Amino acid sequence: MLTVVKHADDASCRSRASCPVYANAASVTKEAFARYSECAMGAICKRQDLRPPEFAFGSSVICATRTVRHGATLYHAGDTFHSIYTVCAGSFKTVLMHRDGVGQITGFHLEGETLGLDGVFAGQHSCDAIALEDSLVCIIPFDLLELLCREVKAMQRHVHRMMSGEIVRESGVMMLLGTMSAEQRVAAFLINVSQRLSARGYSAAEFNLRMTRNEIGSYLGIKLETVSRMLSKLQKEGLVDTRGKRIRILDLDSLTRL
Amino acid sequence: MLTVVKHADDASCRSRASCPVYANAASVTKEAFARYSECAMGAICKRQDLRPPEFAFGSSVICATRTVRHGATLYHAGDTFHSIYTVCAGSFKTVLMHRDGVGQITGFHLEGETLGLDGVFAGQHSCDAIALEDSLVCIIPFDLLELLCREVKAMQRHVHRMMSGEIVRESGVMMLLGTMSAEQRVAAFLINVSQRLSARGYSAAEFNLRMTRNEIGSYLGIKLETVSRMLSKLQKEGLVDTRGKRIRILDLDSLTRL
DNA sequence: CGAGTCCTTGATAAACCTCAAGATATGTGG
DNA sequence: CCACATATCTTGAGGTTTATCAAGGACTCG
Repeated sequence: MLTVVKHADDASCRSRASCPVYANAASVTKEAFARYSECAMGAICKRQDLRPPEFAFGSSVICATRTVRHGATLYHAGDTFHSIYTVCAGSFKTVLMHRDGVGQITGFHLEGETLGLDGVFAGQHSCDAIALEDSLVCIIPFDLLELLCREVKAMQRHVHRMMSGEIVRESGVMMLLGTMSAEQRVAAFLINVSQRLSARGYSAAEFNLRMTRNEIGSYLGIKLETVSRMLSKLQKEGLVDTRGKRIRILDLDSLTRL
Repeated sequence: MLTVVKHADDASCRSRASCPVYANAASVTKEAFARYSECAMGAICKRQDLRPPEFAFGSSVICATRTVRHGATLYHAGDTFHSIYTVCAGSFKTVLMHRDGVGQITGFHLEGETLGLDGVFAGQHSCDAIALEDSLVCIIPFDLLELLCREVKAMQRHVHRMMSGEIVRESGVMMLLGTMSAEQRVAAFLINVSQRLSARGYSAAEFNLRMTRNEIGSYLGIKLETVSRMLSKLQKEGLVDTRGKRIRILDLDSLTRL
């Protein structure tokens, strides 16, 4: 019936070594390659049930990638919306600017997670996406994704669940911001990061935060000094061990019960 | 090609008077009928470009309605997800419960607005939806909507924009909760309600709030006493005129500049 | 190793919450 | 329709949490 992509070729999405963009990303490790298998959108490339013969996608379309250096923006608020992105390696923050320049970090996006769905609504992005470290993203043209969703029911479900998941995630943050004390916010943040990292195969108990105290505070609706104080408090109580950006969770149960 | 609904019949979605559910809703006025034309999902029924002959939907499927009495729940957290809803008349709050019973209102849903999209992610609703007054909703089975989205590109866009819009809306609330003072929150809330009501043809300057101070406070992340104090403050400053739940906006510019 | 950024900690101030009491609004049964 | 019961709203006084301001220490990266 319909052919989704005209210039289908033999290049699998996995053969990323041939991607010139990737070759230039000195700071992106080979491990990132392996972990790409966990990418939220990896399903497009690799799930056999989503890739019958008539949907042989060219890597040049679906699997285009882009490197973003630490501090550089993936997209700005106001940029015309074309694509969503999944983080293959590295991490991002999304920042919503108020007038007068006071901004709020609305989310952190770790490996395998998606960003950019805010742009669907108005046809332009509503926030800035900035890399917290040298990063690599997979570029997914949204037109193409929509086309695919019309053809493949499982893909439609995937995309709908992804969007709904973002809605649920944000509801959780609203709860955090609306009802929790500073100590609870910091604890919840650490637990959340821990869970997301462990879902990607990293240690749940020990990890490096890529964001500053200031950025954590912006996300949690508190000041950086308060973040620092609460981390010290949690340390004194023996629930975590912090050494700058290095975090070790010592007592997850107590942390959760806060 | 595909027929979306088997039992298509001649009954238009507009002929709701024949709907037995509606007939029982004594508290729903005839004006609500007229305003249904503005319903977010009215597009399914009425837009001609979305309703070529092969998509003649039976009102029994798409246009099923349900009345919900003041204080009753449309759905509970944990309920299996089947449908999303648009508010034909009345209004709702969505409440996300924390452990220990402390909840947070994550949104108010006025006439013409949609709720329930949170359920797509996990296949069950993540929050309670409770009517703020006797209300009428249009029930949209999500399976059917997805089917329709696979057939009609414009409908797919509509649904995607709706979901993305919810993401953007929640980002805005996160900003409010994360960066604004109590006075700014109350002002922003009034402006927001005003805009949404005026988009439905109601007065932007004068309206009745259907929610209590407590509910407003829960949504804004402050206590009911603080809401009351800030309303009094705005009144003293001559920006609004409040008389219980009756609100009159006197100086929108100053309110916005806060 | 030196400049800049980031982090920690303390003292003080401001914003908001808690508790309390009275006022107003809303609903209900007689 | 009134009187009562209940829920909601307003306002005040005092307490708690977090922000602000400030200074010194630690980390990072050329």
